[in-house]
Amino acid sequence: MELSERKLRILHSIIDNYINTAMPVGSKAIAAELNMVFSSATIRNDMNDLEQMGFLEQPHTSAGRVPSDRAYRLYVDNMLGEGELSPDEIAFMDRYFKRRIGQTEQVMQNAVNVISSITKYTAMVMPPQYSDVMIRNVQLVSVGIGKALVILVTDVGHWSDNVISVPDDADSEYLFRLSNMLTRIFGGQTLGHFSDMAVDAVRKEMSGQREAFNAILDTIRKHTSPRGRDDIVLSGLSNMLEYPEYRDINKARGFLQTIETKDVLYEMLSHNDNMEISVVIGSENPIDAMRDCSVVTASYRVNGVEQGKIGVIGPTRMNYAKVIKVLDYLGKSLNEIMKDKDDG
Amino acid sequence: MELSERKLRILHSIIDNYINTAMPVGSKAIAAELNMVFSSATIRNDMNDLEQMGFLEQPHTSAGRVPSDRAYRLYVDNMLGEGELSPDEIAFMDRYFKRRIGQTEQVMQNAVNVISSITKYTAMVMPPQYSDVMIRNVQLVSVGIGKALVILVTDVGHWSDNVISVPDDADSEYLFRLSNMLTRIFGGQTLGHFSDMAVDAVRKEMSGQREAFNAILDTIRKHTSPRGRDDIVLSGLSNMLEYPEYRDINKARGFLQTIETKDVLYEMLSHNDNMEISVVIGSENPIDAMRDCSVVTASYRVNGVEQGKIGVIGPTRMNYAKVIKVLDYLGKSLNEIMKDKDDG
DNA sequence: GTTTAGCACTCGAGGGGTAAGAGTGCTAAA
DNA sequence: TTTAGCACTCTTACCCCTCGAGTGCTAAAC
Repeated sequence: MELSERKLRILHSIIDNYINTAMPVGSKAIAAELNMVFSSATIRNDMNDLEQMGFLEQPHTSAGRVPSDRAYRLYVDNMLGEGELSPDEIAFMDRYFKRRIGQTEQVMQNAVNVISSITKYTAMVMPPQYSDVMIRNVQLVSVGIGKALVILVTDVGHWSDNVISVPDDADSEYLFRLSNMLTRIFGGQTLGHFSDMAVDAVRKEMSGQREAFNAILDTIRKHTSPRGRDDIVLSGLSNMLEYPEYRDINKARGFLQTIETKDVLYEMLSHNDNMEISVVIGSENPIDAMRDCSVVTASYRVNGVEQGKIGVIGPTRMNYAKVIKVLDYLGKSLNEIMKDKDDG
Repeated sequence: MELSERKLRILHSIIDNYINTAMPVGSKAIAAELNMVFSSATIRNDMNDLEQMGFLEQPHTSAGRVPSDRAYRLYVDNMLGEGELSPDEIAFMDRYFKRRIGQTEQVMQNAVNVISSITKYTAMVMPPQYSDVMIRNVQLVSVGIGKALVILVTDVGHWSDNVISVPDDADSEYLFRLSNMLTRIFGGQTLGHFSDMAVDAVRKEMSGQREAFNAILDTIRKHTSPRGRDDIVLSGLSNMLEYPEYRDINKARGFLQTIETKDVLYEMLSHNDNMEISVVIGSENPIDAMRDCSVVTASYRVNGVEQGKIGVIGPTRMNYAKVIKVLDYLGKSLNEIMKDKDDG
């Protein structure tokens, strides 16, 4: 059996209908939508064929048809129009990033907020990982007796979130020299793969201060360690309860639980397939708990190098076209915004 | 009409029952619970009285009785036992904070997680605010040409999250001198109320660098500005869907929405009543959206000075005794943990 | 061969009726 | 003041029925 032009049109029509209404679609409705060019009986025959082919499902005998995951797959791969986001929507998204924002966290939070509020689904963001970033400068600053703050300046910003112990008599002059030494040795290396030679060189210079030495290495390594599930930022959890798919409170709870725990999200977001945009529809998802919703994720880059992910979770009958466009646009916006950011 | 000893026992019993089962409690059940010392008819008479007094409510004629908010108030104020948390529970909470943790955020996240998982309600944390904290040190560190990072060292830790513009020819020597000047002037002042004199002194020294000067002031002020709703950390959202109170999906959605938006939470958490522990029961809440749940909040202090809040949101029939004990214990734990923390 | 009209059939949603059960309030007696 | 007894109320669950939407099949029309 083959997919004739008409069958495709019918399928497309059913999917559109179902995405909008969440109600099984009957032959009459489709006939009307195709301007009665064909009778409902004809449509019925085609629908029967489409069901045989696995594109449609029937909740029960006397109900209309519902698209299968396979149908959505076909839809996403071949039927998505080239339509654009409306100027209003673009403006809405841009407005979110207008105000000057310093913190990566804040940017991430804004990103999920805008995604969830514009798509009406649940949005998630995995912040960027920085293993390919080049170290420019390492600074130690005294923050009290016997304590110094490590500041790491890189291509894409800086971090300073580790306080290390130093000898109690370490004055700012001493720290200044130590900083210069560290900068000389680590400068130009990347966070992810600084050479053993560098490590050895520093170890030699800092012999007698093993603890401080290790703490400094930890600081550097920290930002290359895989991001954990706690790093994922979410928004729009309650959106899902709007959809009849989750009218059943137990289903809703199950969904919320898996989302809130973030383990599953982490698994999905850290799976790096190097795809610009990835769409995983219902049963395609290797993770059981996600089998009755769809997940669209997009990678974003900062300065073309390191990357994080943004994503949307929604019912399988989600508005794929819109979600994909939104993620695409926002991925690019993120690149712009993060490009020259300085971070704390 | 007065609250006889027996009436109090009956009320107590009804509340306990209802907290556990969420089902209206009948006279027979109470009679059985009091070992049939009184007949169900007697209990019935008392229950009628209690209803007259506003402590009980009847969903409908032939149902049992349900405690009113007023009853919970009486219960919380006068009937909470002196029981302790079980060793298991204590161990569970302690375990959460065993691992060495650097970031305030991480501590906050752990705190909400432990609260929500041990109480089975929704937990929230408002991170500490630092307006009474003393400035010890102000440092500028170069992070690139024309850019410097402001590091603020205080009594309770340090921050470094603002990059300011400095003259392109500002070398580390120059920044070092500037740092010393800033430290000399701001050192000893508190974040919240550094004197105009200090500001004027710095302005004079930095005349010609108005931009950098303002940026530095902003950095200092930033940590005293009221924390926003985005700072609130949540956990256990899905817990609420476990309770029959939220069996109705619309109610569940409404709840989730208000919680997720955080505006309402912010309002509640930033209301500073200087109470160690505050319990707001159902209709007592000035905020409409929270009228059918109860909110318990506790203040925590760090080094006895600045403070944040932790809280639990649950159905009005929540297990107040346990929630209060958990918050009390965790407030103290937080104090311990934050005490000597160094922060990024 | 394809399309269509016609029709019988299926199944779920929704409405009404009823029986069961839980709990009450009242009365009168202890 | 307490209690036994009883009539009354109201909800819940269940069943039955009807209605309507939608189907699949058949036979006729194109």
